[in-house]
Order: sequence, then structure tokens, then C-alpha cells
Amino acid sequence: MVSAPTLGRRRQRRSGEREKSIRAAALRIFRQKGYHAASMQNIADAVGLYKGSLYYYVSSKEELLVRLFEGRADQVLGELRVITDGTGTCTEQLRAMVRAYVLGVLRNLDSVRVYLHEEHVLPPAALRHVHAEQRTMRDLFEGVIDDGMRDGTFVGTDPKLAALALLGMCTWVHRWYRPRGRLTETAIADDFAERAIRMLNV
Amino acid sequence: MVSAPTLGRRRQRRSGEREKSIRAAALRIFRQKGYHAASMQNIADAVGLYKGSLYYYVSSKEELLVRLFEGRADQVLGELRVITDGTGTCTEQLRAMVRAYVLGVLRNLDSVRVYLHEEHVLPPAALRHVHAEQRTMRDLFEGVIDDGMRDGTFVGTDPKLAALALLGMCTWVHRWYRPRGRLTETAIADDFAERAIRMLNV
DNA sequence: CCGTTTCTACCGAACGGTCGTTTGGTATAT
DNA sequence: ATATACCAAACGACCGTTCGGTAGAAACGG
Repeated sequence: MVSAPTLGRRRQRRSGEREKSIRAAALRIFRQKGYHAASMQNIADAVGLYKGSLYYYVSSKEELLVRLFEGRADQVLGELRVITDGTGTCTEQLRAMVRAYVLGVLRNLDSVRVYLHEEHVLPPAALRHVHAEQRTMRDLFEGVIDDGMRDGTFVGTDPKLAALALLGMCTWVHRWYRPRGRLTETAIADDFAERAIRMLNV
Repeated sequence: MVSAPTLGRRRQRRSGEREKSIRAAALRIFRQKGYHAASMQNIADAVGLYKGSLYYYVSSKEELLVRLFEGRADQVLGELRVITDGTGTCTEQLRAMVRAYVLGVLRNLDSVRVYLHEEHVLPPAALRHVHAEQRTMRDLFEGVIDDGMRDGTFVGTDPKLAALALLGMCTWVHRWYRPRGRLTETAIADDFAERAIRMLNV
């Protein structure tokens, strides 16, 4: 037993695809019915397996949920940091941030809905991590708003409250947006970016 | 059996109080754990009964939830209608509406959280009713915004989108507000009312 | 006022069902 | 021949709900 037996390439790929399809089905079904109302049987049906067979890929239902949360905020957080580390004015930065955030929500609707709706099911460690992500997100907006207030670009008394107002407006789109609706993603993002600026000017 | 036997006054009152305490406990527990994760045993424990005994007052867990939704939006809807039917300018009306809405959320946190979180558990008829309430709420805001755009008080292109942005900002407070926090209810309501106006002016 | 009956409010156990998870087995590909 | 990917059945726990029973208060008859 010198070297671990190499897994066949085709098998490995098929197995990886199966795992992905399980996670995709779980995401969709958790979003539709909610975590508690969704059963392992539902997920198994969706991928064409017996529910017991899911445990070849997944150790528990809870783990399945926890993994759905992992890395979900990274892309938007990265985009936001690139913007705040850049050279734009406060107004330009905030406009770009709102755009990135709203597009992030609109382009990952299922993930966002599960992320916001099933938070309370997470085990303590995972929950703390999610809360930390949300705090970071808030801090990034608050920082730009605070900068703008200091240099007179923005007016108002409470950057924290302003950030919460702004994030609320942007986050709430996940509740009413329908992919084939009247408005395009970018139309909404641009409108909200403009509205955010107005909200902070006098 | 000419007249139904009169229920003793004391009994009647005690029984009514018990029913109220069951609903209050259900509201609190549904809010804390979510509808599906909350058990009838949890509710029974909270009021000091055996879980089977709850069915003397309630016909099912689902009915318990449905009743928690009933009339929950009426007060705020009434206040909003009084404002829109009044004689104020668009700006004055919108400011008052945002104030009323935000205060309605802040002063009924548990109800609002269950209302927004457990919607999807409702049977079809009750769900339609809730959606109708939400549509009415949106229409009231949209109407005032539309009036303001026509007469030049407000600027912008899409009253529907503006209403959604505004409602998102105001509704989202239920996620971050903590009763004994830094800011008072009225401070938040006033700030948001001002922000709403700014959002619609150029 | 007292004895009897009636009904309320609740107990305590049980039931049927569903759920997440485990396990022993097996066909297939390597 | 060996590990993989999956089946098929079963298990134990828990859930919402039902139900026969009962202590005690209220209503009733005298």
C-alpha cells in the first residue's frame, strides 16, 4: 500500500458532478420549502437517488445547509473591498458599491434567500461566521459614508443608521424581484445606486 | 333547553386569559425558533399545560399560526389611509407615512418577524390575504409618490421601484433593531422619514 | 342550605406518521 | 479482486393529534 489507489478519472468526475447536483437540489428545495419543511427524500427525488444514498456524499442534513452558506458572501465582499481600496471619490465609491451589492443579490437569488432565511438553523460557530460577514459588509458601507460625512460630501448625523437604511433598501430586493419581470438587473442596480446617493445628500 | 346555560363569569374570564396566553406564547416561540422547529410541547411548557390540552383551545398548530396573522396589518393600514385621505402635501404625507410604518414595525417586532418569516407556511387562502395586504401597502406608498412626481414635488422615473426601495429600507429595520439599543423608536422613524424624502428629491 | 347533576378544563397515555440516519448487501467499473 | 456508488429496508426519535378519564366548580332541585 505504497500509494493510494488512483480513483478512475471518469468515476471521479461523475461523482463530483453528482455531489454538485445534490447541493444544487438542496439549495433549490431549501429555498422553496424552507430547511425544516424540506426532507432528505425531497432532495433524493430531485437527483434520482434513494434518500439513504445521499449519505454517501453528505454526512447530515445540517452539514448540507452549512456548506450552502460557505463562501457565499466572498465574491461581493471582494468586490466591495476593491472599490473601497480604490481611488474614487466617496460618491463614486458608494455608487459602485450599491451597484455591486444589488447585482450580487439579484444574480444569486436562491442563495441569498436561503442565506437570509435559514440563518437561525446554523450551529453556533457557523452562525457567528455569518454574522461576522454581515458586520463586515455593514462596516464597509459605514466607512465610506463616514468618510463622505467628514469631508462634507454627505450630510447627516448617523453613519451607522444610514448604512442600515441603505442595506435594507438593497437587501430587500430579494423579496420582490422576479427574474423575468419588467425591470432588468442593471436598471434596478443603477436606480438604487442613484437613490443611495440622493439619500445621503441634502 | 330553552336557553343555553350561562357560563360562569369567573370561568369565562379565566378561560379567555388562558387562550390569550397560549397565543402570546405561540407568537414568542414561533418567532424564536421558527414555525416548524417550534413544537406544541414548547408552547405547552410555556403556559404550564400538557401539549394535548392545547387542543381544548386550538384546533391545530396551523390554525394557531393563521390566527397570529389576522388583523396584524390593520392598524398600520388604517393609519396610512388616514394620511393619504388627508390634506397634507405629498412631502408631508410621505413623511408621516414612513413614520407610521416604521413605528408600526418597531412596536410590533415579534408579530412582524413572524409575519415576514412564516408566510410560506400559510394555507393558500390566508396567503392570498397576506399578499393582498402587502400589495395594498405598496399601492398606498406608490400612490403618494406618483402624485408627487406628477406635480413636480418628487423626481424620478419609476414610482413602483421607488416604493419598493422605500419599503425595503423601512421593513428591514425588523432585522437589526434591538429594543434597548442606542436609538429610540422615534429617532429611527424620523431619520427614515427624512431619508425617504431626500431619496425622492433631486 | 344541601345533595345531585352537569359541564368545564385539563390530564396522561397512546397513536399513526414522518423524519433523519444507519446498515448490510450488491451490481458495476476499474 | 477490489473499491465505488448505490439500493432497500429498517430503526429510533419525535411530532401533531386524539381520546377516555376526572377533579372541581357551577347549576339545579328540593
